Amino acid sequence: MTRQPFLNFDPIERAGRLWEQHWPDEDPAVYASMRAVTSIMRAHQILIAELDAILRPYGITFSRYEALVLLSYSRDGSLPLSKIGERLQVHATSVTNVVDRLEAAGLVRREPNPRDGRGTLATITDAGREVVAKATAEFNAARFAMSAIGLADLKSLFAILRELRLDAEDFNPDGHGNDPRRR
Amino acid sequence: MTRQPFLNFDPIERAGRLWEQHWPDEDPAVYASMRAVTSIMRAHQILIAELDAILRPYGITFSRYEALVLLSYSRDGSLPLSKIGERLQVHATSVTNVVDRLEAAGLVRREPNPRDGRGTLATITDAGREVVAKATAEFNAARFAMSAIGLADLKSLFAILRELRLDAEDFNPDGHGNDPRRR
DNA sequence: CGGATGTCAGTTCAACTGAAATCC
DNA sequence: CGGATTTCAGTTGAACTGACATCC
Repeated sequence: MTRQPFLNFDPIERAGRLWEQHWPDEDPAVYASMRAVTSIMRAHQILIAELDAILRPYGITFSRYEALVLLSYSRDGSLPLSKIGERLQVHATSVTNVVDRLEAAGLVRREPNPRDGRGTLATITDAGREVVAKATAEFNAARFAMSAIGLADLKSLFAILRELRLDAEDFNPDGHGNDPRRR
Repeated sequence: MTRQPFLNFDPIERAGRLWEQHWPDEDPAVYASMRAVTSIMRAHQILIAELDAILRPYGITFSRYEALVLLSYSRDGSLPLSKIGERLQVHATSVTNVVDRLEAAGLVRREPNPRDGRGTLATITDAGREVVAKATAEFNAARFAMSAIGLADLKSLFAILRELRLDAEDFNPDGHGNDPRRR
């Protein structure tokens, strides 16, 4: 296991300062971007480790949890696989894989889509709903491993990263996002 | 490759509102945490895709680039593998693997550590330094794929995520104390 | 000796590519 | 027909575990 080594300085701040020394005269935004990107990478690593640890007793990963939650929120507890990929922004083959695992665990069921002969619906089972309820209670209690961050900063985080997602064309906010019906 | 579908609403904001409906009466920080965590996950996915695309012509991934940069900054262009793992906060076996790949690409050389018979040094080669210089020039020009975010927000991002890293015991920002920390 | 260092074998998981079958 | 939906086979990469030899 080898307990995580313990640094007495911030490795990202140090890397940022070395960056400024080695590539001087860049726009200050370059150095700030470097620190921000590295921080996001590390934050992702920390969060995945903590969230997956919470989910481990339920036998699912965070990706599978996200899919389960999406289904539990849907009108009939079922969605076409294509819709799942669209909402979670993951590849079609990844959706197939996620649903495979959830189905093997008895948390979802595959059904042919009655409204589209090409399509398949994933439907959440009672066992799936139970896992979502229990895991979500733990996530809420743990504040999604973000308890170190205050409310205002959490909102800032969301707002700032929203710019990044907009820039990457994740979505187009034109019709003020409350209307689900397709474009 | 099936162009990314284009939503006319923000999928994370929608998930946040559904969360509030299905689990009402939680602390507002819970909902803000859920939005923030999901945003970090998505931001990570976007950034990895863009940064790896920049690095692809050089035949390395972002993890390998980080190791190369670390070596290029070190006094003699070489570090013990253990030091690399400590700084980049990655597992020892991951370091072995990263150095394996960099060595196979001729960007790094392995040498026995003259000051520790157990240890191995990774030393960056001239080819490695060249790759770092070229890739870094592109990263700086692209502002690490963060050009959508302004300077003040980049600094906020770093500061806020620093709290998260501190909470996860990544490092102790003050002096030489090795105290066990809160939590 | 105990502990640190690095490697090896093997696993799990996410994400992708290319090809294909099916159906609108 | 072209295009959408899903699956399958296979690859890569990150991260981990457990075991091990070596050396301080």
